Amino acid sequence: MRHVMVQIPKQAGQPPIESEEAQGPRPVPTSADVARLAGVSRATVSYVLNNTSSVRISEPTRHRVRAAAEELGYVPHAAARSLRAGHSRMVLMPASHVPVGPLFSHFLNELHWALRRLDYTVVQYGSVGMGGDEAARAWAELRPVAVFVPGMLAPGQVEVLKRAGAKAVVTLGPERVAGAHALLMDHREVGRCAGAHLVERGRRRIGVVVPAETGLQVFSEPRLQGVREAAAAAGAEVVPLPLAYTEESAAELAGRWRALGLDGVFAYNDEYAMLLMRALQDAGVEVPGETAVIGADDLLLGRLVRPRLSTVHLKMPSGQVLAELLDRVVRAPGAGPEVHDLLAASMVVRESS
Amino acid sequence: MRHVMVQIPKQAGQPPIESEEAQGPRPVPTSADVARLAGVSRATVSYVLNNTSSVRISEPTRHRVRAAAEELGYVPHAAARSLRAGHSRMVLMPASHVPVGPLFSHFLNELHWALRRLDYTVVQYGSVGMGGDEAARAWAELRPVAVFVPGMLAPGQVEVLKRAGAKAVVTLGPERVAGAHALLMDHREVGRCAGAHLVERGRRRIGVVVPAETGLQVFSEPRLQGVREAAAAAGAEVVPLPLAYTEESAAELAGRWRALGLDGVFAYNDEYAMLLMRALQDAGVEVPGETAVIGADDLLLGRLVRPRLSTVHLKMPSGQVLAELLDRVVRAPGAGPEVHDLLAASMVVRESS
DNA sequence: TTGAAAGCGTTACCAT
DNA sequence: ATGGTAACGCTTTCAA
Repeated sequence: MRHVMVQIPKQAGQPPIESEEAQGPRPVPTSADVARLAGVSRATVSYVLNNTSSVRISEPTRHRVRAAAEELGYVPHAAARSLRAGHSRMVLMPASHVPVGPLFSHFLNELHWALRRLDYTVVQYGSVGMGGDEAARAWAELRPVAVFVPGMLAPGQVEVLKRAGAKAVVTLGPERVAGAHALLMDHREVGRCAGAHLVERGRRRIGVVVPAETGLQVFSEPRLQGVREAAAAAGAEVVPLPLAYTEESAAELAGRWRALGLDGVFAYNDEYAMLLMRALQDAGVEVPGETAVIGADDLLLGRLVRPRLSTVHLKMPSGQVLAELLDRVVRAPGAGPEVHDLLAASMVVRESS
Repeated sequence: MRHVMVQIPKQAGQPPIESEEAQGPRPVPTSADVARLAGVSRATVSYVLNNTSSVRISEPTRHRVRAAAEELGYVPHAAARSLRAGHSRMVLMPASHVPVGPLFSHFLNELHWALRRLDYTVVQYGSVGMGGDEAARAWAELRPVAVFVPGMLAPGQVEVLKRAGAKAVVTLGPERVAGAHALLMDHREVGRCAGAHLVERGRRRIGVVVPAETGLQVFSEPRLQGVREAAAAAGAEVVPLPLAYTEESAAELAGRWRALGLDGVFAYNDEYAMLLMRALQDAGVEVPGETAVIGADDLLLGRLVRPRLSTVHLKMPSGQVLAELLDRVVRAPGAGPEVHDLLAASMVVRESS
């Protein structure tokens, strides 16, 4: 069948014969082309291809139209369609290529499925290297019906999006933004959880790993803050520990461990924790005897090391829930902003603490 | 400033006064609104806002137009714009939410940056739960100038995209697709690399972990095939080993290890390798003495376990390179399909093999 | 320097 | 049952 499509333009001779084999980019077929080929009007084509029920088209005509569309390889033009319709069902999400964990990946996957079932189209828009306002404008140009932003947003940016017709703007982050619906994920809770556990075990000088990698501060800063809060309540000290995700950096940190005099450390997440724990062991620091180590994210790999890694388990919201929130808000844009507190953190105590 | 925006429509009296505070969704401002407010024509608005150099607009006018746009919160309508222009600079990429590793993440990030610098817009389109043809149609509706597909594509799908105006269709996968440019990443090479290493070390009955998780077959199948090829050349046996990414599954497999009589195993990647290696050790199987274990991806974590994990290091293509390929093809669509062989795999021998 | 008007691909309404 | 036509928001000649 494709052979036909390829050969038609050459043999049809419809376009003035161009430089023989200059397969000059054939124009993209439009519904008008389909109409012409089928010998009907553009309106009829639209009716047939969209199965419009309010109008009756004879079966032979339907067939002719379908055949013509097939033959030309006609595909409707989404931009023209939504321009005409005055709205789209696009849910826009900035594509953040920060190293997201499997938890978040799974959440996104769920979200995609749930939204698709509600007949929305999810589009991730790359906005690397744009300032916040610039990015918001770029998103607004696409006229999405809803925007889902993992991360923060300035109130002005929310306003830009709403002015552009976005019925729902939902953020997923540490605090709510004026005008937007919010899924709160306060990472301080993660730090609090870890900190509380450590002080409860009698640790009094607690290190907190702060990844040197950029883009992680969004999470690391609140987590550090959470540990601070938990420690303050018990009169314990907190020491931030910058650490890059390399063996060298970990070895360097472990090398001056005794000088730091720490008896516990919250290592940002399981990966940094495993890295640091290995370096500590190699430097002769006993875990958990001399120093307790805990991570976060509850990775499977953390269970495989010895001692088994204690960790903070995070429960991500279900994509289902977010999809329903989006849909509800899109359908009833009048209602006030909803705020959901969604981060549930709990200690998983294993052997390293 | 926003206060002004809110009040304008009420005072203009253009819409019939609705129920007082029913902040009924104000219509999205168009360039016509801007023109009206600034007291100029739509053409002038377009000239000013796009900095059209071929026409001179007086400074006071420019200022009035800009102020009006600002006041209304005007943002151009991307669909209308590209509809009129007849083309877009959208590079479409299906959003695959298969658990991709940090390698691929990094590659995507590079790609985004490089394309942005070339003034393209990257859009990831979620096509979960669509058949291949259905997905291709959905992509074609967006009229992207280029499509980048990590994974396979049927030749018919390529044709649909090209008919819809896509100047470049590039796949990243194990084999080339008719009509499309190809970045070849033949994962058999990974398996070959691992297999060759194992037989060279004298292993004769080699297990190959095949993840039970769906969505990974695209990689696991060719990797298995590669090991088979390497083993066949040396007269060694190959045994596929289904394994889910859970401790239970690993323990179960390790429990019947002796019965399997394997002296080497390629565990798909480092994560599965670490999982299996721990289970083997817990079951009393000595690594590498009794069984050699190797992974792939060269994760940092693999260096932290004991024995240190031998692994296959993969070198992903640079996003830069792909971006340049895309741009080149978009600008000169006539040229024949380019095929680049991009997967470089090499053994990193550590202690587990 | 500015404005009027055509046209991009689609669909909804109103005539036939 | 089918076709003509207008309109969606924008850019770009062409005229004034």
